[in-house]
Amino acid sequence: MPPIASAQSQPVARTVLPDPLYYLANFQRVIQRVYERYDDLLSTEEQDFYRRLQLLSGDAQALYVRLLTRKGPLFRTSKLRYQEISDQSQAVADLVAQQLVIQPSEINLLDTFPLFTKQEWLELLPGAAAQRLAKAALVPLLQSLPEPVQTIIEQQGETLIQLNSSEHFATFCLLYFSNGRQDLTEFVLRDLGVYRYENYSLARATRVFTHREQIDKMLAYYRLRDVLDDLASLSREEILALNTQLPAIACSQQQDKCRGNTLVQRRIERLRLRLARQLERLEAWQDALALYRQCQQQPSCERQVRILHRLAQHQAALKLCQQMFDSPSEAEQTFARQFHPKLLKALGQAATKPAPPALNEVQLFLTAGDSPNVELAAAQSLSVSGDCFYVENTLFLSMFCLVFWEAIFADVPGAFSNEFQTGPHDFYEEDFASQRSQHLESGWRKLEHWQRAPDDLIQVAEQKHGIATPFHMGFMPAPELLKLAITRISLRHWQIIFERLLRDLKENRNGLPDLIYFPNTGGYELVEVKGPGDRLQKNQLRWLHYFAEHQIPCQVAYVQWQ
DNA sequence: GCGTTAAGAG
DNA sequence: TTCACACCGTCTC
DNA sequence: GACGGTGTGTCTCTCTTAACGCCA
Ligand SMILES: [Mn+2]
Ligand SMILES: [Mn+2]
Repeated sequence: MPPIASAQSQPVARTVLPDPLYYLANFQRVIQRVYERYDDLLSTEEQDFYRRLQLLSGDAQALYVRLLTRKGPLFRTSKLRYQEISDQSQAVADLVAQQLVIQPSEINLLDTFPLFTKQEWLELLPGAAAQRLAKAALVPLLQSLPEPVQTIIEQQGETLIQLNSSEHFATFCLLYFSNGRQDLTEFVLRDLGVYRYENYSLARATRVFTHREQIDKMLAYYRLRDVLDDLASLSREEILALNTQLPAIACSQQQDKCRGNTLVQRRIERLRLRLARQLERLEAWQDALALYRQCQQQPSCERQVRILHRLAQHQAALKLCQQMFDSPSEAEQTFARQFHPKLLKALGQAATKPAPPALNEVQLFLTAGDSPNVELAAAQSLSVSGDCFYVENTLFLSMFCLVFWEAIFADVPGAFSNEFQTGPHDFYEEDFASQRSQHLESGWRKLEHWQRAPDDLIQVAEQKHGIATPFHMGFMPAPELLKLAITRISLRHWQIIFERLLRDLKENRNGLPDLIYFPNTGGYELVEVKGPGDRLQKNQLRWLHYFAEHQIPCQVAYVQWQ
């Protein structure tokens, strides 16, 4: 059960923000910016929401923001006490006048129950018997009383208020951040220095959503996503009903290739993919197929092929599988090649499984208990003859960001719309590179330069350390590692790796080997460690095959404990 | 009392 | 809201 | 053994406090 916040406790010493009304300033910034930028796309309710906010006193606005950032929607006014709000009663009255807060007349016991402590509820239940029960077990006892909520409110001398119109603020946040994930805490964490964002240009910032329809679909998406939290408990009929609630894919406006449209479309498709996957679990194959056919994104095709195979519709499966040979996605191509023989065999045709390229595989015998995990144990054993680092994706992704920093944060139209972005909106789009060819060129030259002047790389890494990138929240590899990497890995190898990353940042940003090993004898080697029972994953295989194809030194080390 | 969990806040 | 691993059951050789 | 599917821990900002349930 949610605990009740204490209003009496005094704030403890902590990092201090200069303005005690910092949260109000942040709130106003969001509201104002969205009101200006999305003026013509706001509904009349949202416009009115803005207007009502403007009519509030400072105290009332501040209190409203406090309520927005606390768990509600019901509050005990006695639990709201803020130093910077001088007249709380007046603030509440102002909010009530603008309908931003409601004084509820009739309140459900179940909604009120969490607001009061077990002790407080027990005052309504005479006798020692109830004392021993768990708090939740008091509910049926309280329900048998005439007016439990009214009684406890009077007994505690309490006033309850209910936050209203908070959904409009959620919409404003969606428009400010262009997603439903970030909120006012972004401002605080940035001001505290927890998050640091690159100081990219917002001079040409534009809005992401261009039609009201996109906004409504985004809002519908977030509502439905919450419903899908307990997807596993839904029946086939319920899932199909949810599917019909998904907004139509195509915007009735022309199907622009603008960001807003693609964003909405992909979000909704991801929900449909989840629904289809659940239909598979329920063995509703035809329904699942029907939903998958409406989806462009992965793994739609793969799932369809698998279902058709399971339904013994091998011709249809084969046809779709062969189409996947030409997929722009390497992952889809690989799946198609591997699944193809199975289908041919099912159709009675001769099938030859493509021999996978040979990998450099070795056994590594380690004594158990040295280290908490296999990767570190393997790294430790390799360290006797060189330097070894447990890097996984971090080394190459961080280096990618450092090398192409100017490209990533370049002032490309439509790339940035607010100050809390880890990267441009089109980072994972196909034309990310072509939109920034000049900047990428200078990145390649910078890489060459850093090979001759590693200290320059280390200096830039230090400078960018802590700044959020599309891949992670700002961690850069240690200088020793950077220096070894930039000097031991040849320019050609860097190019080969970065070219693959640039081909498909989303698909190739993972699966890089666990370790990088720099032997004392020179050179380097990438090492994927596999403990007993672990196997190479598909994304790891794709990288390893690519490395093998381009003579990039790598091996798979199978650890056996001794 | 003690450990767990969650709210709240900067 | 990501990524990599651990584990389990089934199919195949 | 290969392979698919699923669960899990890890990310998560960090710190303080209160409520709750369990145990002695
Ligand atoms: Mn790993
Ligand atoms: Mn590994």
